Amino acid sequence: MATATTPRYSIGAFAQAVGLTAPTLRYYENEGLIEPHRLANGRRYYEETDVNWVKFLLHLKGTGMSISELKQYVEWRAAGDSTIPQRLELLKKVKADFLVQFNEVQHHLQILNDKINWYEEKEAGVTQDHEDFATYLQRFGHRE
Amino acid sequence: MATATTPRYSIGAFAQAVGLTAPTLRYYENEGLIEPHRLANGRRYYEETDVNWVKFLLHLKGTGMSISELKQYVEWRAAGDSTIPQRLELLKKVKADFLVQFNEVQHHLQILNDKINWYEEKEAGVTQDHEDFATYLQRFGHRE
DNA sequence: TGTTGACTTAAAGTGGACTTTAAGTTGTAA
DNA sequence: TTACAACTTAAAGTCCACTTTAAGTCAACA
Repeated sequence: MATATTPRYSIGAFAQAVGLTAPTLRYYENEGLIEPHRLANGRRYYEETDVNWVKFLLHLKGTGMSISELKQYVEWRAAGDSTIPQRLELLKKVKADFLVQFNEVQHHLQILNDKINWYEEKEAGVTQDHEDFATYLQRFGHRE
Repeated sequence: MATATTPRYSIGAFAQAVGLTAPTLRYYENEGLIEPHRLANGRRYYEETDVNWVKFLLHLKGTGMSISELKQYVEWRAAGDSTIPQRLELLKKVKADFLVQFNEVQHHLQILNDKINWYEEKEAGVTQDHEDFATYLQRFGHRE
């Protein structure tokens, strides 16, 4: 009977695979987010499941979670299924914060778009008097 | 004939009006983003148009522009209409970068949502074997 | 055998955007 | 007239998330 062996990544190869640098991986490890295996000579190695794990962490990070929040999440995960309520609560809080930011940022984009359009109209139009940006915004119902 | 006077804001009142702190306003001034007027005794004052200006800067900042990019924009603006092409180019670049980030962040949210749903199903369902997150994601066509 | 290149560690450094401190001035209200 | 809040400055400090440095170990290849 054959034993299926999962490929082992050195820290460099793993960094490539997840889109980080080796120093960043060591930093994350220090912060308690990852716990790689070690070869007999002390070198780290990572397995396929670690790729998914880090990619998932990066998604959470991308929604605004800080390193310390990620650490808290990781600790709860290591503590087992009894911490699922805490994890769920944390993720819901992260989501709520995210949605607030998301709306704000969409409004910022709106104003940016309006300003670009205003410049383009100004460039295209005659050199003479052009309504100012505030007035322009009002025409679209965009405040401030 | 009456002379219309615009109200003058002290730095504290102005900070309130734009949602920043007085030290932050001094910092922005130092960085070249704002140039308030001064009373005879050396104290800063701001006018109504400055409120709009700062709010607009905060919108740009909210789309991802750094202080130094804002400074560049402000300098071009002070230089007059001949710099409109540069300003337009900068804003378009900011918008392009923003849209890239925006798409990424939406994907991060998708994964966060999926994870929340996965936990909720797990909590609701029977205690026994529950499909893992990777498999769960596949059912929705959400990768990684 | 010796020279790469990839790894190991702990500690110090960086960048951005503020925030805080310290020491002093000014205007108003009790 | 004295207390207090709000202002002034320059400089130092903070926080976060890395990044860089320094000094050393190790495996493989010419």
